[in-house]
Amino acid sequence: MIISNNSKMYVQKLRSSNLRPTKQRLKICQFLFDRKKTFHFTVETLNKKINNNRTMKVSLATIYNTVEAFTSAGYLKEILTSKNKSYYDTNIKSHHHFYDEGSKELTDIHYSQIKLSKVPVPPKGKKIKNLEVVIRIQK
Amino acid sequence: MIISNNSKMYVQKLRSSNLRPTKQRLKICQFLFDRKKTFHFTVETLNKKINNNRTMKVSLATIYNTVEAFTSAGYLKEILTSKNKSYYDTNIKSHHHFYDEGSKELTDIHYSQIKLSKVPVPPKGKKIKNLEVVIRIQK
DNA sequence: ATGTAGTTTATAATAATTCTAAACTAGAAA
DNA sequence: TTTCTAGTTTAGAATTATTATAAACTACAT
Ligand SMILES: [Mn+2]
Ligand SMILES: [Mn+2]
Ligand SMILES: [Zn+2]
Ligand SMILES: [Zn+2]
Repeated sequence: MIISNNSKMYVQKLRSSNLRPTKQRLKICQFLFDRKKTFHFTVETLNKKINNNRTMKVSLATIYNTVEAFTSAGYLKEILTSKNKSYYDTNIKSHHHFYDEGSKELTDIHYSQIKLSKVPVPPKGKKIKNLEVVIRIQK
Repeated sequence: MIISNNSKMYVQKLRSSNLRPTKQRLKICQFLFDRKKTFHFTVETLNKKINNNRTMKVSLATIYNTVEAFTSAGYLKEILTSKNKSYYDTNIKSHHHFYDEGSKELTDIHYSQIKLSKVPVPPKGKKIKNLEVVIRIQK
């Protein structure tokens, strides 16, 4: 397997999560993380982007497996928006979102842009896992 | 069709939304709204409850159709929680929720129990459709 | 170099939901 | 009251997203 220069960091990263640096995972890493800005995607869009060229094909099953593995490893975050499809975010910092019901697209809201000045105590024995707000917008 | 006394209000209600008061819709109305407390449900749980007795059977397709019609008419509210299943709420007032990832159950949080002291302006041409918070909890 | 656990893959299975089209019915109009 | 029709119900098929299966492949420890 050929490992290009900028792949070395992904090899490290994957190994540190007990994930073998396969060529499929490295390709997906490069697509997801070799960029200046974070972004949101679905498995469907990721699959298209990864497989639009005629080079190495990655199966849909592997796209699902990899997204799941990267989410578990903390490289990605899942954003719950619609009932029908999972959205993922390469921005793993805690932050909020606008979800446009027309275009079905997510936009980041910086964590500091929403201030929750009063938050209820969770039921006994339960703790808050996530307190990120999704604001639904439309025309 | 036999219309019991307390069904008359549902007949009115349905007619006012241009929905014919069929026996299926009235049965579902009674199940959903003839009670002191509001509650949360999925199509799956509603279907079981409506069809557990040996009286009139309502098809699953009609359960789906009716839940959709009632949501459009404003009798029910859809709560987005998990990626796999839709949740509905007979409490149509604006309020927030805890969503327990273990038991997969929703609990109401009164609107006043969360204070959003800072909220971002939506993108140009878009308006906020819904600003209800779902707080994910777990053990 | 070899062995093996981890990974990829095509494909099948599942689960929730939506679609289809035929049979049925509420209620307006005759 | 009967007739007519648009609205509704229904069983079953189709669709969509996702997960499971199991055989082939491969990274990498020994
Ligand atoms: Mn679905
Ligand atoms: Mn699904
Ligand atoms: Zn984001
Ligand atoms: Zn509620």
